[in-house]
Amino acid sequence: MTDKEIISASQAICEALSEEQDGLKRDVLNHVGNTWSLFVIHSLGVDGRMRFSRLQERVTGVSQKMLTKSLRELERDGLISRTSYMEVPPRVEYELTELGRGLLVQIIPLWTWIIARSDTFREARNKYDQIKKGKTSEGLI
Amino acid sequence: MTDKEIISASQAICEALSEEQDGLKRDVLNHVGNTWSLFVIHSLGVDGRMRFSRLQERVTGVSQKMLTKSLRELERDGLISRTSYMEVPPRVEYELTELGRGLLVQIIPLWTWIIARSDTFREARNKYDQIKKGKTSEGLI
DNA sequence: TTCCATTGTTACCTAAAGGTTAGTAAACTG
DNA sequence: CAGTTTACTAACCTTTAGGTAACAATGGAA
Repeated sequence: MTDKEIISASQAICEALSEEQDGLKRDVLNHVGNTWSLFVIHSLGVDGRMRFSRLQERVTGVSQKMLTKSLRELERDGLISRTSYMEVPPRVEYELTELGRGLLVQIIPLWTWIIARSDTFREARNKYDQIKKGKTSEGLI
Repeated sequence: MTDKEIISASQAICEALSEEQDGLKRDVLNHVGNTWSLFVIHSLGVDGRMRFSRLQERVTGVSQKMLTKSLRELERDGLISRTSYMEVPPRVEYELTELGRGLLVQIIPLWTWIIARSDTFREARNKYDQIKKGKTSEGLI
């Protein structure tokens, strides 16, 4: 299957989407693009079930508020599960669901593809930035 | 290769990333999660090279400002190319690069995976929302 | 009794995203 | 000469994202 065939097949699929499906797709893709969500999914995938405070240590730089928010969103979309134990002090454990593990497995090829091309990306950026820089300094003369 | 093996392999890769590579990866993933960028990549993939105004018609709902911004970012990362013809009125054409086409081809399996599971996602959401609703109305009594 | 540990929530504030509108350049048309 | 067309850029404003910090709940430990 060539690239062209893959792309035109995807077009057919996307055109047939209901508005609700399209929104759903966008939201899930949003998790993929969001640093915190992605970090949470990856951490839970690598280290398995974890409690809140441990996750906060692991996901460097996340605030309590944003971690809570990310966890709620991921839970709502069925990507992680939350288990609360009726203890004092409270203990809550988070874990990837089957669906969440599936998503992670889907994302990883994309990651590795990007990482494998990081030189290409870097070069493109350098080139672009240099041309832009040249233009602005010309503009000042 | 099992899911576990895939995940632990990805962990090894991600741990070895330099800070710059990690930032690059995050930026590219950001394009994947961004509605406008994604729309642009998809449109250019499906319909080929296009000029600005045509793209704006195609990407429903995008403002001129955001379309410009998205195009600049994608160009900077080497995913699309910009060709400006010295005519009046101006004509500028955008096209996916090889790299951009490659990214699109990588994203499509992720899309189809999500779309194929939209029922699962919907159910998860309904369940979550119902439980939450129950809790808040309890709280009001 | 007072403090601690843990997982939150809420209020408040700043920074960033993004929309709307107006302006620009420059040749062609009437 | 005024109007049109295209691809922007700049200014202004509103909405959202996200950070910080304070507070809540509670049984056990000191």
